[in-house]
Amino acid sequence: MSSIFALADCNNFYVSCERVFNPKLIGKPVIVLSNNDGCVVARSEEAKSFGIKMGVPVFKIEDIIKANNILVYSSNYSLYGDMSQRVMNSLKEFVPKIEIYSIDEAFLDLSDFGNYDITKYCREIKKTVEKWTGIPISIGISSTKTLAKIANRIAKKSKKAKGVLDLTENTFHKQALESVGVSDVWGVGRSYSDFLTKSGINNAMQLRDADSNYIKQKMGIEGVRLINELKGTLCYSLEESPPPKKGITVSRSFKTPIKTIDNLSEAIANFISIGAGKLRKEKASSGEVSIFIMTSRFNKEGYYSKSKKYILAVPSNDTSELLSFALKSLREIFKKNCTYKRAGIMFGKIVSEKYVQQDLFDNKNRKRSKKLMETLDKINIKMGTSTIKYAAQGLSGNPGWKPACKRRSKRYTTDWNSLPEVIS
DNA sequence: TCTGGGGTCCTAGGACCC
DNA sequence: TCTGGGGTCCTAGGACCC
Repeated sequence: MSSIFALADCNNFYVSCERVFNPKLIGKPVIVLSNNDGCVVARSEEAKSFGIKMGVPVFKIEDIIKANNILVYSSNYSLYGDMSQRVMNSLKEFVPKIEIYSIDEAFLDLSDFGNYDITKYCREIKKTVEKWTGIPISIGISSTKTLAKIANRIAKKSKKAKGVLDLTENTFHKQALESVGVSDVWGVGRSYSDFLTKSGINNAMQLRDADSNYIKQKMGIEGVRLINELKGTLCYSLEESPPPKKGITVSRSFKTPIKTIDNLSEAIANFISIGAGKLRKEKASSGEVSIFIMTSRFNKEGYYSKSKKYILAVPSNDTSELLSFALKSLREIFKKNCTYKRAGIMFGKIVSEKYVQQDLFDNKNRKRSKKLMETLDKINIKMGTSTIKYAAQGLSGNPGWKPACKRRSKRYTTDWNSLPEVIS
């Protein structure tokens, strides 16, 4: 039996989320910015029509924003995360085998639905998700994930497809693949796109028919898989349960650069606290704590970037313990007279809490530590983040390391104080 | 003035072993 | 003068994704 994959993808997801709670935004040009209000990460169709590109720094398009009354929002990840869950839960009502691929995309395994009218069924899914969540989606269908991505792309753009396109039949492949530029193929980024174009390979069809030995030299095994997937040969199967995380990173750019070790320590302490909380949520411990600090990479003279890794004798998820290693590392790599623009922490060597190897000379009271962390997490979940925190995280109400998000919408779905008001 | 953040996989090359 | 070869493990860096 041949496989059938669908890719369900939310249209302009972050903008669509904002619109659900603020219908006045419908029909208007809207953009959503990255953390720190740095780059554009989502655009409504109206905003796209003004030539605003994905990922462009906002300061470069201030003129376009003003001239066209484009509405600008800081990103509101708790809202988007919650809306994402609603979309995914709705999809699960229709298809049992689903892989949540990103915050706004899911692969659906429709192989068992071969007897259905797939297009009709997907239209039904689309309609229902939109009704239940308010988020518009597009669905592309084909025999491999890579082809389903392409089908989805065309489904979004083509007026005729109206958001759903079934590209399972080979007869339509030539026309479809020729219409997709090689840089828009899943797995082809800037660098490979340059290489392919220089080799005369400009669209997905030409890539499909390219010599795979030649492609392998430059793009490695992934390039060969790509060609096979375009031909309809399965290389990537559905992954229903995500593999456990291999690393956890928490990092931020600073709106106001940091000069002192005290302020940097405060930032690092907060990153450790966030990261350790993520570890405990995964019921995992880390055996390797790294920290890194850097000045701006756009400041050519005097660019300083350094990291330091600390290997733990016994993996841990205890905030205070991880914190002490991180702050020790910071004292070792901190250099005076630098203006730091960005810093972060990484937890590596992640293992399940259950399998933590005991160290014979370990003199820490692990049971007590576990209890303390459980209590801390409980209180912070109930009362709000950072109700209880370590002194090293800083007591000032408005720390300089916090990212600027001046244009954030309310946390409509995850904060009692932000429930939408009904005005009669 | 102002350029996100969190991930994954693959490969090449060095260290080390016998 | 002449300095093996094959295997494994680890790491850094590059490429990609959203």
